[in-house]
Amino acid sequence: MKIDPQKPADLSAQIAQAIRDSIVSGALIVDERLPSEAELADQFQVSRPTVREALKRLAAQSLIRTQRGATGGAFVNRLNFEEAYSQQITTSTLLLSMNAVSFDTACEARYALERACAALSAERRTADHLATMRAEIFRQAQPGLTDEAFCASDVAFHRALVDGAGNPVLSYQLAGAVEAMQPLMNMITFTARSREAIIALHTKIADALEARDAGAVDTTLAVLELYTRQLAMDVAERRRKP
Amino acid sequence: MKIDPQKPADLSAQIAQAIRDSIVSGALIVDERLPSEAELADQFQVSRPTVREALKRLAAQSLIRTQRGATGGAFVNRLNFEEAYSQQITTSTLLLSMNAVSFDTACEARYALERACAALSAERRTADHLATMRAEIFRQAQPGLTDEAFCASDVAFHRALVDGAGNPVLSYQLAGAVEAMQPLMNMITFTARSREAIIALHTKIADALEARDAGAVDTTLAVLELYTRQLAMDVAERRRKP
DNA sequence: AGACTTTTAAATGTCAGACAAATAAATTCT
DNA sequence: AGAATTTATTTGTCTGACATTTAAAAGTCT
Repeated sequence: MKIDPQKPADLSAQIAQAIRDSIVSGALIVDERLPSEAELADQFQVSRPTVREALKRLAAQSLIRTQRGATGGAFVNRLNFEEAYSQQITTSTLLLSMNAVSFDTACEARYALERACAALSAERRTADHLATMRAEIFRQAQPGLTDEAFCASDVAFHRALVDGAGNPVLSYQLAGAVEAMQPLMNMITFTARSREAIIALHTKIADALEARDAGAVDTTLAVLELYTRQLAMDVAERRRKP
Repeated sequence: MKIDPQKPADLSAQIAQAIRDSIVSGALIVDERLPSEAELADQFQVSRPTVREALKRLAAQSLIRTQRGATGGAFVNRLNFEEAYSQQITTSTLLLSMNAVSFDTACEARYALERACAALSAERRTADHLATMRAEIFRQAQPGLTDEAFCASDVAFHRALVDGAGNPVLSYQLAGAVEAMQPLMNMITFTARSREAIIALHTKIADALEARDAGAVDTTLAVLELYTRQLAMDVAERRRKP
């Protein structure tokens, strides 16, 4: 692990990259303890604050964790799905909001990905997944539910569908896509009639999953996608000429 | 923006979270300049090194960028797809390697997601995408290609397929899934015969895309998935009892 | 001897102050 | 007016110090 003090990049960034490379390449393994900050400072020929800035960069990516005390130090962190989820959601959310991705584009992506799970979910969903979906449908039917709460329940419903596929990698990849959509979804105002239509489609999806009818799930998801995009278009239309 | 010095968490982590929240909530907008490090230190009642550690955490997530000089400082960064790609790939790669996700699970997820793009890609792929795919197929047929290079070309081929869908959100979400698979794929040794079979399937996919035949693309991807998983299973088998 | 308490050492967390380097604006000189 | 110089601001880095946490070692009492 070497750094070049002449490079334009910050020393702390270079050090972070060097350590990151060691982790990704496997030279540093999970739960292995890094040298102490003082030792790292010696190795890289920089001061301790510079080393610390580098370590904080890695900590921000959940690549390391630190412990204080006698046997403390920085340890290579076993990245778990939970941490990866939340990071991906933050990134995806900002990516969508900052780049002004159209609702239509995001919606298309989301349903394309979700339909990818349909067949697997129809095959493998457990009673638990079904129960969660029914519960969310029930919640969505409650009168007086805010649009935000309705959207949140919508996300939970679709999350259960995805989890039903029983593939953690799929769940991980889709968590970002589905949850990052929520802020965009929240811009839609759901009338009583549109909620009714969505709930009906959700019910149809749950029924199809219960019957393990992959084709019906896919078809209904397609209808739901079309309906959602139409809804968003109407809202946009109404906003343009009120 | 407030922090609680009594909390168990590091001050720099709290400060980073406070600023992160401001960015995600929209209180700080893109390209807006944050107060100088000295001002932030004053505001949060901490020292400058502590503020700097917080800023480095945010920089590691590409949420801010810094400039030196008179009009320099930390600015809210417009997260672009490029940066988001590379971060997601790092995270996904580590997630797969550290949690010992089985090749089968990862493979299933990858092809499920890829098939989600098939229909859109058949409809929208440009001549450019097709050209890229043909070029990669040509490369894959070169004799003397290392397994690593073959896999890299495989990734590039599938990347072109995904990009063909013309949906940046889809491309972004799938970049992680596809590229993170590469280290796992590299563990497979491709015989001349298996390469030939894969190339034949790639050609069939390119042909189907050229003919805008979504059904054929989907079917062939399914075959390719099965073949790949079988290949991996054979390798695992051979390794168990050599 | 064994269990409890105290001490110690090592590590991270935080602070203060200083200087270097980069950069744009203000000033000065031609 | 235009070019060169100075100046002020800001981040990047260093030094040295102290606080806090933690586990192990040492000591003490029963």
